[in-house]
Amino acid sequence: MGGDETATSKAPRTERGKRTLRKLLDAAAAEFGERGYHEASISGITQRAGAALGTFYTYFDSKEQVFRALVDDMGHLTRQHIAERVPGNVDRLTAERLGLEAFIEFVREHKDLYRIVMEAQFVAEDAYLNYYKVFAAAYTRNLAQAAEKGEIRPGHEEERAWALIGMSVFLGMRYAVWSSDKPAKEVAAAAAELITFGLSPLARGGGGN
Amino acid sequence: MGGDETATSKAPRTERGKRTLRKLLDAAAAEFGERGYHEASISGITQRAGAALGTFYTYFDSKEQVFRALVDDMGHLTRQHIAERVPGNVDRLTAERLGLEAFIEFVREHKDLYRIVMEAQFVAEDAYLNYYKVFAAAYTRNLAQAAEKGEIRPGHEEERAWALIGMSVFLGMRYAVWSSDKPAKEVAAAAAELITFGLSPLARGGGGN
DNA sequence: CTGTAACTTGAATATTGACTCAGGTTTCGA
DNA sequence: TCGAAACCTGAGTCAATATTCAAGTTACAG
Repeated sequence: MGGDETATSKAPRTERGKRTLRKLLDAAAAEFGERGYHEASISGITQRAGAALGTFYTYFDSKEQVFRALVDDMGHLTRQHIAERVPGNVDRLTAERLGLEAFIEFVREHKDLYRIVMEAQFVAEDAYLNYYKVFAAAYTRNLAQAAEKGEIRPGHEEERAWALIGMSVFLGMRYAVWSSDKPAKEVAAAAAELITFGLSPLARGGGGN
Repeated sequence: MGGDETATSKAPRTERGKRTLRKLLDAAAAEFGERGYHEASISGITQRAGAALGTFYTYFDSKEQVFRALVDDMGHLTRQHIAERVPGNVDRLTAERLGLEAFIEFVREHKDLYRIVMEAQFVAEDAYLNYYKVFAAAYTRNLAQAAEKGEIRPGHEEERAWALIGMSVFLGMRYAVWSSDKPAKEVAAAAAELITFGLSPLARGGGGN
């Protein structure tokens, strides 16, 4: 559970090596993102990176291993990006809105990597599971804390966490991966309103009957 | 948009042929469901079906074609199952709860096929897109109608539709595909409560401040 | 019964692409 | 400057498997 690099005896030892590794990682992200895991080829990756085929195996043990590395990377990047955009001291409902907004923007800027995360479900299921379990656990905790403070109604934290993650993921897929037609702010606002008040006509100053 | 079989000159013409086709479809669902598209092999399918390798190509043009056939099939089955469990005359919020409940149950009974739908995103993106677009369109329409009747607050129907689908999908994944620990009813109830009232502590008779 | 269309069979073909390896080239500390 | 460690190269190996096909077998209309 630490933060090791995926342990290999393959870490680069010189500047040149570091540069090459980085080129390969970027190339792999592009190749996997564009063509999907199985269509992607190692030779495609090395061509993009401007390296020879064999060089790949200087830094990675297998095709699957790079893929996993990219999934883990994406987890860190996502959490980091969201954390940066969501101040620690706002209430939960505001945090939800800002978080979703940040998430959609992030996906838009990293479509390739995001596609990789989604495909991980079928290529490296445990990495995928882990990716979302970490999110779900954090989410569940945040909801429970917010409930204690009276910022939200308590109960069903786990189910809510998964439901909210599902919302984010699908809104991300629809409004970031497939099309960026609507501003992230707008989509996030609509979702936040749903999350906050639900669909009930009685909510808010809601009228009669 | 009709209900054609996936047009082939390959439809069976005798009873024996029909039986074989069915065996192959069932075997394909199992093989793809268990091993995923790329790990699955035609010979695996024909072995499960108790048929010779070449027989497969009597009924299908390619591996991808069976896969697509299964995705389409799943769309029909899902909609049908949900429609059966959700009476036409209940209000929207009740329909949401019953629909989600039916969906989770359905996924539990068809894990294989459901996995196939999810994987379609990477194998047959257009089939996948179509699967969800049909859902989203129907959903958007239902929400708009409910809004007109005053059953829910109006606005943002499309975003809401995708958000709600995302909820269902992730709850299905977590509580049906990955584990069936909690009863579908319970999960559906928790989600329905979220959808209806949101997280706001002010909703319902909800207390002060 | 009989002929033929429908169906079945599984060995053979063809392609693809992950991974290896033996032989260079570059880097960098001493 | 020198040499060993690090790094790079890309042709070749090898296994996997989607798809084809020519030779049977079965169903069934007439």
